[in-house]
Amino acid sequence: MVMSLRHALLGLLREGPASGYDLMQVFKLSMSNIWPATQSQLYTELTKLADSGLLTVTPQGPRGRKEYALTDAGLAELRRWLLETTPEVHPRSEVLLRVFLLAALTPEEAKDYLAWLGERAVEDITDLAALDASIEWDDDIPPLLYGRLVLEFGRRLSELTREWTEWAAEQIPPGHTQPDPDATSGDRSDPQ
Amino acid sequence: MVMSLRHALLGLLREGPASGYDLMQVFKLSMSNIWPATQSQLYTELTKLADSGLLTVTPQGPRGRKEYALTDAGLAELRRWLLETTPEVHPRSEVLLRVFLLAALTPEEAKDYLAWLGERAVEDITDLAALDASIEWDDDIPPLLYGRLVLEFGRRLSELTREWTEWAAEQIPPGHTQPDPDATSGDRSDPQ
DNA sequence: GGTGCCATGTAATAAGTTACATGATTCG
DNA sequence: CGAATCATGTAACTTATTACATGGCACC
Repeated sequence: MVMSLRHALLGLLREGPASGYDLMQVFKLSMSNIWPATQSQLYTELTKLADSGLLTVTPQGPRGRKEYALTDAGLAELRRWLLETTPEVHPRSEVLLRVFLLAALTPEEAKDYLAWLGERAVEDITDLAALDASIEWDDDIPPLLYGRLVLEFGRRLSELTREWTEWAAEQIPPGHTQPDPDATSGDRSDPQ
Repeated sequence: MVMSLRHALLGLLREGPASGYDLMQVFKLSMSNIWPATQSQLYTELTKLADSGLLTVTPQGPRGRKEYALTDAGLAELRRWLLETTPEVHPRSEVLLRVFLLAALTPEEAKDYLAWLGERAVEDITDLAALDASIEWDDDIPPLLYGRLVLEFGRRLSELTREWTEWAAEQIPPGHTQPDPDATSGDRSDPQ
């Protein structure tokens, strides 16, 4: 089953009514790493959700603001999704796909990629620690408890990644079959 | 940058010409966990790739079979993608999204979910060990070397997941705020 | 001759991204 | 009055999934 954005929104609205804008902030701050969503997608989905009776709309706040609130049907759908459907356990990993295809590069270029990945993991560890420190955890508030569990997973995953990149780089011998040299070269400074 | 299927195909064809059917087997066997693709998507993409000159087609084998081969332009594009574009480091994780939303369930139901996840991780560990044993690793053949690195990442990730689910389940106190009981209940036996 | 695998394709739909487009309110 | 932020929406395009549709060849 796909279409999890719908259920993410239902879940967030369990904590109280909110506007599309409010929800977008939550997506930017706390969900961006596990379930990114664009503003466009979010507003579209909220409209659909309201149309199908899983949310109600409280129209016309200050500047066109609309507040959405969870209905009983919405909560039931959230629970149904959590209890009766199976998540996709192996998400696509572009990072690992690239490792798989690293044979198209020279060993040095491949090691550069792994080193870059390791650096990203270190940054993630720092970022997560900062996020951790910025939150007043209170396990008696269920959403916070589960948020803490997710964050800890992220921390462990980043540690794993850092360690793995170091190990992996050591596995690459210093000069395997040259990959049909082609002048394309560059540093990974996000040129999209 | 998205559209990695294109580059996955270019990468696989670096090892020699193959048909859509051949490539599909590879996707089923060795790529399904990191970059699943449907047969439909694959054939469509191969056609586009050939149209844009990144592959050549050798038409009409035995039963309508077409063999695709990498061109210089195709290899250059693969290298450009690997060297000059940045991968998406944080893929969507439906599994973690659900943990985030577990507050909508009872503590017992939440623990069930974590237990189920842990079991899946154990299965993954077994499956990966079997896959590992079934392959004749030879680090002198670059694609195999990198395949081994990816597999080891998977192994470590599954271990991490198993340990984390155990830890996480312990963090859940035995009776937090009841989640507006609604008769929906069920076991996660994949009812889609 | 029939089962199973080899082999390719298209159509409809869903989900996600990028870009565009607009306007209100608050605060300095 | 201008900048920042609040606030919502639509259109075009890309990517991925599901389902349908078809036929050849090999082997028993």
